[in-house]
Amino acid sequence: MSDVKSAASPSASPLYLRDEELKEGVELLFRAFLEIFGQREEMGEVLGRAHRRALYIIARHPGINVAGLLGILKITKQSLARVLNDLLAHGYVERRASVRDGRMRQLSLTSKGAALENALWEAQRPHLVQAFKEAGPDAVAGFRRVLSGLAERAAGTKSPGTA
Amino acid sequence: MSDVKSAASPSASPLYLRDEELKEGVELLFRAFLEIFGQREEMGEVLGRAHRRALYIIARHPGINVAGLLGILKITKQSLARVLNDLLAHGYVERRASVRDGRMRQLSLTSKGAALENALWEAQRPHLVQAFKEAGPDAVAGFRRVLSGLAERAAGTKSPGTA
DNA sequence: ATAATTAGTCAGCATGTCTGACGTAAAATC
DNA sequence: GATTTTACGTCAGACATGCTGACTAATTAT
Repeated sequence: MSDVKSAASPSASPLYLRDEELKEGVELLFRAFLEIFGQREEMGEVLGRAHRRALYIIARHPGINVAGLLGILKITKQSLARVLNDLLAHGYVERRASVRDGRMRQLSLTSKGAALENALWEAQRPHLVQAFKEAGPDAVAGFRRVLSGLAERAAGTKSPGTA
Repeated sequence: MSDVKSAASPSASPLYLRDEELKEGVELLFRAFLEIFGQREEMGEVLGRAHRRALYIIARHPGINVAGLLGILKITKQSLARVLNDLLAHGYVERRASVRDGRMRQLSLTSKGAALENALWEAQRPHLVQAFKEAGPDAVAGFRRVLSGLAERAAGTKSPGTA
């Protein structure tokens, strides 16, 4: 792991791996995140970011069960419960027992939920498209490569709650 | 998820701009963010993410005043106050009146604060370096281009209540 | 002297996260 | 059939982080 040492030494660290560049990358990641996820109540409803995120995941994985959802969201069961109950109460999400395994609850969007998800996505997409288009396909490919590397913390250094 | 309008048309949307790709990008951004910023108390102290972020900014902008810090962090004065007072109480940050303008408070890290900031960075850097190095300089350049585009949401695309 | 700027503070609220402890139902195992 | 494990639900309490509004205090600008 010590291929790169102090990041201040030019020989071991190409320009793009200097501390300054790395820190700028971190800053950029933070600010981009805020822009994309920091949106307050575009939903016109009482639903917040956590709800939106759950909605998203369910939309992309219809029939997902709670454990699967938890695995993706990486939050606790209790945290999810509140969010999920809100979504159920508002009629955005449907929950029914699996036929294969009666313990499992399969989650899917109602048509109302799908409409909401779509509306939210439509509101968000132009910004994404613009940024992606301006950067170009190659930049987007790089974006994905780097983020993938960052997201997959190799040795599972920690998951939420590991502290 | 049935009828999505524009992003499905091939002519107007190259592959990398399809909904699926865009949504994957969003997911990736979220997960990368969690890996980088979701760390709970690696600080061994009572300081959380907000503290860490302020520490970072002050480290990168020694002598910054409160207004400047607020401008970068984009939080309210009251939110910052809590964080800043914690950092001051723990002796990580120094605050002194400006000579030019006695109303301003210039913030900087104490040696203790600098040591902490450095330790935190050292702990984080290997992960960054690995991801960046594996992706390569071109990918990193793309990463930065895209994130910059995402971060700079041109102007008020949304004010609170953009339903 | 008065107004504007910069900072600090109090009080209260919303959201989202966490831990711990139980409860319930179904499946798997013995 | 009884026991254990799995998958989920829920109550209770806590912490961190953001927000608004309404002030005070010090300093500078007009």
